Amino acid sequence: MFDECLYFNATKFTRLINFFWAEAYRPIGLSPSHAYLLQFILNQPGETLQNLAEKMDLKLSTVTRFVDVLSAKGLVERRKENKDKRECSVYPTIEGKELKTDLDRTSKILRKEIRKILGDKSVSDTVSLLKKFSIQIKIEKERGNNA
Amino acid sequence: MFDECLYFNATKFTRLINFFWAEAYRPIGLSPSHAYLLQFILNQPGETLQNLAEKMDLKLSTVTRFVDVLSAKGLVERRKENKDKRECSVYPTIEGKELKTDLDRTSKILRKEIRKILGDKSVSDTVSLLKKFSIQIKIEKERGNNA
DNA sequence: TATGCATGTTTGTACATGCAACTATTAAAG
DNA sequence: CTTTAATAGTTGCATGTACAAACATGCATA
Repeated sequence: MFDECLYFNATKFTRLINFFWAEAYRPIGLSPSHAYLLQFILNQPGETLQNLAEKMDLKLSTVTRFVDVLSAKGLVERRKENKDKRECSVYPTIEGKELKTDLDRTSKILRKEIRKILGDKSVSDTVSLLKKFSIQIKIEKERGNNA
Repeated sequence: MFDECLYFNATKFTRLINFFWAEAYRPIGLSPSHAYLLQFILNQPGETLQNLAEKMDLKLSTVTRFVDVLSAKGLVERRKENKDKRECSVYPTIEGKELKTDLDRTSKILRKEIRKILGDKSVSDTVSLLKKFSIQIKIEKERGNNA
């Protein structure tokens, strides 16, 4: 009934793929979203929450919660090291850094596996379409806000 | 950094599109998921929760909550009308039926609008890829369960 | 320098969704 | 016919994510 519906099919697919990703990250003890954020922080230590939110395309409040979680697990820490004392930069701890190899390996395996299951070209095509869509929708959203 | 990642781009896109859909359904007073379920029930009254879950690709527990919400708003009702007294069938109430026109109109507008923004062919292509993916992932999931 | 505006972060609250444990009922096997 | 296993649904708890309001700090201007 909603066979042709982009919304229906996108949400459904996202739920399914999330299941896969969650399974892969379970041994590390992180949910996919948390794992991604940690991986980002490992690669670019010292970003402010604001920047993390932008780069990961999440809301600031969401990033706050995620950093809370990672921080509670002792994997990252906030530092108020800038002149502007409102900002805080986020750094991985030693424990966090120890997960880097596992995280990298897991994401590489997932990438390879999903492409094996779904087909290399299909995945690439879908990714570029989704990226294009995201940009276009954001533009449209801006337009809506200014109208 | 996660530029080529299917998971990252799919979740991001889903968040964005959800925003759009939510806005469109707000005047009706329903979230997109609830609206979709109601629309389904309007088109196929009398399905059991189990069937609703299958057809909408949601978990039974999720459908239970959604029906709770719709039912609290007086839009649908559960009936224990089958010989198997565990089952209940879900029917729209008169108030629910009154929303049909609005729901149909909104979904038609959304479909048209999103295709105007993103391009007709891109949307169709993406939908068929996503559908194919969902099927393949479900097969893979089955295989995982039996292993 | 005091006052008000802008900006970075946190927090309260809400919704979508799932899993696992529970209840109620039916079906199957002894 | 009783015990056991399967099935339909519900519910407690958890996670992901957002919005809006609160809070804290810095900046600009009177």
